[in-house]
Amino acid sequence: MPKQGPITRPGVRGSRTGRPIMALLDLLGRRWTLRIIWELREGALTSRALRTACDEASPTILQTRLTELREAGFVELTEDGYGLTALGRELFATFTPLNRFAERWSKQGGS
Amino acid sequence: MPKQGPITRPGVRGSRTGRPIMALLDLLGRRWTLRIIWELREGALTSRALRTACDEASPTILQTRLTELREAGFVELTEDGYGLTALGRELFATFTPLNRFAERWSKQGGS
DNA sequence: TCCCGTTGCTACATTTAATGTAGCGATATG
DNA sequence: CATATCGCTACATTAAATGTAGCAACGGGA
Repeated sequence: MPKQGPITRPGVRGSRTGRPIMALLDLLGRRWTLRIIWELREGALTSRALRTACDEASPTILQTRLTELREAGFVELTEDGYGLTALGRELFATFTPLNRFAERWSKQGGS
Repeated sequence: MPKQGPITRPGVRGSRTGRPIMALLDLLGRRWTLRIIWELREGALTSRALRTACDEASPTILQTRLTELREAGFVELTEDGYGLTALGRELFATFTPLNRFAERWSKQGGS
């Protein structure tokens, strides 16, 4: 369904430069991707639990994103449901400064 | 145009919990947002230069994202064009580990 | 003044992505 | 065999993004 193939391959939007960060920003910039990684931070969730956690996002798009994230190696389907791989946990770890930044940001009135 | 109001306010998708990180993930998860911040990292760009840097993304959506980013306090319009604010540069700084991660990720073949 | 070129920005028709609802086949439990 | 859940998909509707064109405003030259 995505017109673009697997991540890190040619054709991924924004990655024509060959810079991996572009492919990553492209993947993370798709709707619900960041949220999914965030919601899986504390452990695996079933597809339906994940849907609940993600504010009842449509199963269609969640499935699409989960497939992309699995292809990218960030998420895996275990017997406990969907969970972050070791790589996915590394990725999540890079969000930590983002989280602290968000706290500061909200307190100084971004808008 | 965005049916949701300014960021950090009620109604922003994914931020009903009141956690700032949700509002931030929502904003950053919109198409081209991450890319724009990335492209402005080395200095201000005119709207058209930014468009070129962003792979000729449509001016409509760039304008929408720039407005959102200005409302969020990450981007400002100076006489040199669009540039990151001090806050925007702080946000970009949190991407640094992401960049290093992207390099590792691409070398181990995510897909 | 007139002509260019550039700026930021907008209109609008088309295409693509996401939503919402329903339900499939498979597996497990009673 | 009836229920209930799992991961996942179909499909019609709605929302978002694209692509192309062009606006008004400003700033030089000639």
